[in-house]
Amino acid sequence: MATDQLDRFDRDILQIVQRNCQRTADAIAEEIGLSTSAVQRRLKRLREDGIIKSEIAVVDRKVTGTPMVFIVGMEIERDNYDALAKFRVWAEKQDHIQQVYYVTGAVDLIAIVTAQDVEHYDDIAAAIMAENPQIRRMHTNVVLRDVKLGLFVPLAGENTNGS
Amino acid sequence: MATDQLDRFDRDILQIVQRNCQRTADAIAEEIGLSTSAVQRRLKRLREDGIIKSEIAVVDRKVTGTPMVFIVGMEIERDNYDALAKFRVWAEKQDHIQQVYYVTGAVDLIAIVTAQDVEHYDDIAAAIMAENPQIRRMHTNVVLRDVKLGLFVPLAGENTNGS
DNA sequence: CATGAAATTAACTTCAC
DNA sequence: GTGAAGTTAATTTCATG
Repeated sequence: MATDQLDRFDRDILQIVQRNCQRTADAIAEEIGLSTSAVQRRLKRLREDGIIKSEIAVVDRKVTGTPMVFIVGMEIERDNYDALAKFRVWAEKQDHIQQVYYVTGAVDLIAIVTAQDVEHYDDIAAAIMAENPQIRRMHTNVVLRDVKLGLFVPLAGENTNGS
Repeated sequence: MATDQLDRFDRDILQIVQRNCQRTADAIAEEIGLSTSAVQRRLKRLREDGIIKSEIAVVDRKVTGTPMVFIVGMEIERDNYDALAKFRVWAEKQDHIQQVYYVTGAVDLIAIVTAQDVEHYDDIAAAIMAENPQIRRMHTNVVLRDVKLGLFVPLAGENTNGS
């Protein structure tokens, strides 16, 4: 509720915590010209309203034993009406499936998948096919390098570029 | 610097903060069976060593005025040796470019781009081409729905599936 | 109805063991 | 690594515009 009445301060706060959600309310308050308690109240509301969906640590893949990433295009059976819903429920539980987008174009789904090595990816791909018969074909790109990583969303009307 | 000697406790901590980095050290300590101060010391080291690269708020795109997402495949001039480095530097400053991966396959780069609407995306795509002559062609998929979003990385050897 | 100062509560940091 | 003491930050309360 009250989701689309973000004022200048809310937008400023979102810009800051999208880059670093460990900034203290005190530091944010000083930066945007508001009191500490006002910032805390707004942060609480932004969380409760789901505008801030989650606050997460971004971990360096290189040290996790799961260094590889694959970007996978998938074609699904269009006549299977709830294929997408089924896949969503299943994918949500698979920690190796990091992101999934339903798209227009040559493929229907694009997934970002992490794996320990190519053999491990082969196992994951086989599991995806086995668990989701509505998926007809998969087309895999191997990620050689992360050029940019993040989930930052600009706020329309703000100067969003990094300080 | 001690990047690949993560013990069981470090891995447990990373699993938790990847899902919620606002959990208190106290709560984490109780969950994994360690003292509060030990958890805080480990968290500090994980941050300093860059194993935790950042801690970020994930914001709901629907309320930001930038609701659309596009997944863009790009072909680059292979004989332009530092095309990738140039693009990286440029893309890092563009808030609408959320993620970029250098990949094998039919395209060389895959980017995830946010935009206010299709006209706005057209402007962004034109800017990408204009600013990066090393990009020869772009192939765009429009995201109709986020099926799964995140940057979670499983830790090999852990039972990583959500509690 | 939102703000900001003061007071309370809780978290984090430091240190001796 | 642990637990207590000291420090800092987050939260709640409340008077104010």
